[in-house]
Amino acid sequence: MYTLVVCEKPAAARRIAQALGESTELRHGGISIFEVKNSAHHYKICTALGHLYGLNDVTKNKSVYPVLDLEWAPVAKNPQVIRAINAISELAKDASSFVHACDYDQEGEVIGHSILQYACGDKYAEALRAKFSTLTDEEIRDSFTNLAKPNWGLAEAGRSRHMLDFIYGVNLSRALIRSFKSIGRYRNLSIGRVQGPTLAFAVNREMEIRLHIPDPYWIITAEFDKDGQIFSAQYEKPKVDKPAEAKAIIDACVGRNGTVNNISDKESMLPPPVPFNIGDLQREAYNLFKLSPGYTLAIAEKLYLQALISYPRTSSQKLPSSIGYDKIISGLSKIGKYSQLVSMLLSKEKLVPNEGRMTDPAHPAIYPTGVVPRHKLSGLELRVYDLIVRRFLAAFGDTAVSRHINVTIDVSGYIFKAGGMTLTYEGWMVLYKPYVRFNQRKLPKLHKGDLLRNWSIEMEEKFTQPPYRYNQASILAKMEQEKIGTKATRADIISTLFKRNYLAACKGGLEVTDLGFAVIDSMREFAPSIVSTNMTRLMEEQLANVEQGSAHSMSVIEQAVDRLLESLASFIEKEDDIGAQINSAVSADTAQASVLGQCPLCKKGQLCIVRSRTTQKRFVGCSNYVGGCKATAPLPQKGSIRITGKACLECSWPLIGVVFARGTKQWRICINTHCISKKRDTT
DNA sequence: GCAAGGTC
Repeated sequence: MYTLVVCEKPAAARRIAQALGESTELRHGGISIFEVKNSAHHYKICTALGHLYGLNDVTKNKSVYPVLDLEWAPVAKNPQVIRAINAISELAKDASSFVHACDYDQEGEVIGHSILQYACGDKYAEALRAKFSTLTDEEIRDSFTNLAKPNWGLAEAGRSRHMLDFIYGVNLSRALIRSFKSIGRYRNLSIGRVQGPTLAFAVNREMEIRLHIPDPYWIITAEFDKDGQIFSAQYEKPKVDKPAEAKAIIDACVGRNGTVNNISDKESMLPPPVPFNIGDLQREAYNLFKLSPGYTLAIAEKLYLQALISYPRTSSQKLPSSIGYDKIISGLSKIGKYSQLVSMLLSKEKLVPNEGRMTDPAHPAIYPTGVVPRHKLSGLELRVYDLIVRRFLAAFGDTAVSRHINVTIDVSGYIFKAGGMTLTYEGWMVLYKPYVRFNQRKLPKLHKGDLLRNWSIEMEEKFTQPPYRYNQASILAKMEQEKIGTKATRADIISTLFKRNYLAACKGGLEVTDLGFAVIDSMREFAPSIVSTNMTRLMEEQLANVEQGSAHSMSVIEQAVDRLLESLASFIEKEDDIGAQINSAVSADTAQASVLGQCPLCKKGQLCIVRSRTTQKRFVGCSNYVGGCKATAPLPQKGSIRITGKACLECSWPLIGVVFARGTKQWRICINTHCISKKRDTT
């Protein structure tokens, strides 16, 4: 007889097995399990792959609406999941006791609960709970000597979360799709508790940008000469509202020398960066390499599967010493380009990382394992790996020191300011070198009372700028800040919004399409809670009550259903209008997305990407076709076409970009088959 | 065909 231990993922099962004693890995029904057998205990340790069970629509009929009858069922489309469930069911038959050892958070509680209830046969009540906050030997052993009762409230809260998200998300998505269908068209549309507010953030920003009225202001810059060194200073008021005021200052100062009035000279400490959690890594990779958060996660996962880095889907910014700094660092020293950096670290007396505040129930921050890559990493993999290694090393570096000098200069009673910023001690920056952003600004040596020759003084008209567009990194940061979505799903949600064509990439970040606006508009009118973060707040509050036992899951869900049905009733009433509105938005978007540029033949129409009705193939045609223009051009049928907005230098027909796979290079071609550039290629 | 949440 043995104790069956249920874990959330293979990596955790392995760690737990190692912590509990000498373990052997066995194959059972096509999946790996671990056995630990000694005089005190006999454990069989099995693992899930995240959720093995999820919610299903009982009717399984996608045209039923609204759908309110849900059931928990195996995640059937994944054959690995089915194998895992079968193996666990087998092992449960001969088990004398059960330990729930999934991550100690809400989703982990649900994962273990479903397995114990559905795969093991109602064993949740009798199972004991291992509670650990990181997968270190010590914590795992501790949690097994102090096993707790299962937390029904937490499991119930988690299960309710699944229900609420499904009921709201699926029904409102079906409502959108139906309204579009009601005017005879089809398109995949969706909305949900996280998609809604995320899209709304972008819509609000877009509105701020469009409604921004630029206000003029003037800046006054003077240049001073100190022993042949010229430096610039700004008038103390950074924005002067009136041109007359600026003019008066210039008139009073022009040709007048300045006197150094005041000097402050301060040192400031720049602590090392904290180690990466997934959000920090995604942001940094976007800012440095312009990688989308989803792509960065995919690369990190690949590196993790090659054992080069630790588990990437973590929110922790901490590096406990139990990960074994020495082993990692000596491993990295075997990789040529890091050996010198590592020896710098090893000369330190003690290795102590700078850590951030955020923690994670199951994992430390992302760190390199020190394993030397066996295969050559691809370009982007190498960049992300290098970033993670250097960030890890930098976290152990010394605090850097910078020196800030601020001077004020008096010119006939008007005050100008100049600042210098230099690095006096590089510290950790050496370790993080290509990725450090520190702009030095030097001033000549100045003393109080120094007389400075006024070299020039100018005023320049500027305009207040609209707020920045969100980009993929900053909208992810906004989601983190507003606490919607999770570390594992935020990147997915953003890419869903792109896939639905609600968001589009544009210069300077991302923009909301007409379709995105139409969806938010109709939701704001009929189901405002789905596009506001209040829904998450209310849900969290109610689920906390469920967890503590002061509210029933059933009544929370019933209330939500009532609110939903109220929204849907008015939605259905206006179905045709909403459909028409979405339709016009979709047409506007596609029309815009397919224009390549002015037609070089008739010079009246626009060359557009169109699809042949008969062959369904895409090609380029002139919008002035009806007016008699016969300009056409073939297009490659595979790959995605990018509009460059540029014209061929040889023939002035539009240039297009073709991308065959994500992350591959864009192939730039002139669409004109008779272009001279092609003739040259063949001769 | 729809959500959000795990993980590979």
